[in-house]
Amino acid sequence: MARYRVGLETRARILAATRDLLAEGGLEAVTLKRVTAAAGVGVGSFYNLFESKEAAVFEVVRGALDAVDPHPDAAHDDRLADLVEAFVAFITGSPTVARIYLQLAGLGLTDPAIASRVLRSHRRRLERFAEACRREDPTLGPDAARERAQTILASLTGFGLTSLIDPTFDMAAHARGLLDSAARPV
Amino acid sequence: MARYRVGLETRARILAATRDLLAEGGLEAVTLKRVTAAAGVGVGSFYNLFESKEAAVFEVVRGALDAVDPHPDAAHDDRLADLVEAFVAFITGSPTVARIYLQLAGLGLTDPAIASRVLRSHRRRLERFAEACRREDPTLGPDAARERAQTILASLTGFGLTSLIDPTFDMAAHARGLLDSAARPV
DNA sequence: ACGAAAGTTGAGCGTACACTCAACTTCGGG
DNA sequence: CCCGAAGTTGAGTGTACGCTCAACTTTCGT
Repeated sequence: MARYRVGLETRARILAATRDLLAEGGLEAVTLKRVTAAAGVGVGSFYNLFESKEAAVFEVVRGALDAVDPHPDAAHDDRLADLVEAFVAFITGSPTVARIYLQLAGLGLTDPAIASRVLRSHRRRLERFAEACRREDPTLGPDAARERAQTILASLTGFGLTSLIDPTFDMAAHARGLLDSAARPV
Repeated sequence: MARYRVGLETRARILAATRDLLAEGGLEAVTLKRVTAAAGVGVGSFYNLFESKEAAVFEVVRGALDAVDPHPDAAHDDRLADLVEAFVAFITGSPTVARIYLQLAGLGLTDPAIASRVLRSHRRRLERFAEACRREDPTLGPDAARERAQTILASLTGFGLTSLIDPTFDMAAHARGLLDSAARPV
């Protein structure tokens, strides 16, 4: 299915509508009626292109989770500062997608299906941060690097959540402070 | 209403059932049918004691938000380490309530009614951390103390979220590291 | 320009939800 | 022990949801 050009365009419009609704009002706001209305499409068309409502939501979610990592296909040779900067840019630059991402992390606390996706994406990112830490400081053992990466990533996540909740929170500044304190040897 | 002893007990049972369901499956799992069944009560009794489903949920939520702060009535003279320890104990000791709290923070990203409650509670806690920071290091100005408190609190929040998502994350250890790095002068 | 595959449509289905209500039972002060 | 207030009950109401389907139109390789 979905091999004609029109079909692909409809699919894209539906996904865009789903993403917008998700960002604006969370999972609760994503209803078939709203999605299809926003996409300018009949309900039947939705089910011609997606297995279920959940399928469309998950596709958007997958995009949101991947969006945190810049150039996921490129060779892993980013510096730690680049990864942190990318995370900050993700939160402050596209709060719409960031909101989806963090809300999912929250929902993952009670929904195992969501939890496993969030955890997998988290682990992948953690590995990448750990590699960057070792590149930064080659004397670090694998475990020590992983610990440091965990600290940085968990703090960043907290910074992101805080900055989306509290408008007075300056995420970029706090992220800089995080890097400074990571640079200082313990 | 609710002046006889029985009424108060029923109320307590309903709130307990709501709290359990919230912790187990999030907001989505809280339905009138489940709550009343778990409380061993008819639907009508629920509406004799609560304005709406939302009212009961909010009452539980209020409890969850308050639970993060130890002795909120006591004079504010805790040390920073105590506050951090209390936060860690909250997350690791009662993950049930902690899950509600962090999920709410996530939901607050799209629901203004929830957001304002979460933000108010966050601000109150922030103030308390800032006071403790000044007590720790009296040379700190009010703004500097607030900055430091924000860093610590945001990191702690991230640690909490991470530890509830990733079972391998050792929150207590990372919180200790956080205090150490805060102790070192910048 | 034909026709089969792809795409579109919305009325309607079953279900689950939050909430109401009128009849009933229990409580406890006087 | 009486009686009004407090508390209980669950069948029933309206609504919104996700999803189906059969009739229809568009696309595009041949």
